[in-house]
Amino acid sequence: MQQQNEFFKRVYKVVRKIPYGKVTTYGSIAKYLGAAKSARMVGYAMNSAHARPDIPAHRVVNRIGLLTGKHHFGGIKTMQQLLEVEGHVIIDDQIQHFDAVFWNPNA
DNA sequence: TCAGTGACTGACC
DNA sequence: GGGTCAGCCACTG
Repeated sequence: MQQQNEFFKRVYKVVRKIPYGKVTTYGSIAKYLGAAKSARMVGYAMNSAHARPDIPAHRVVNRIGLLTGKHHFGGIKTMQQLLEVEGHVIIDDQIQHFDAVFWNPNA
């Protein structure tokens, strides 16, 4: 608990940069931070990040736009609702037109 | 201290 | 073209 490594902080920093209405992936964030093979750690960082209101963790999904971490939002529908408010279409826990709303942190 | 686990991903068969 | 496997690393019991 409360390890708050530099890695975690950098993850938070990137997530906060995600524009409204856009989403990105764990792998992209990991790659941006120079740890492309540590995507799981990005997910773990999100596990701590979801408790922070200033971090839009719901905008981070896996590489195919699947809401794999929705259960960590306190409610299965919470993550989906947050995304729908931003204009996304979620069908079967997957973001539609994912490639159109994908935001690349490396760009 | 050690082994198991996880919001993932890419490579291999 | 799909299923499986290994690597990544912090946290937990």
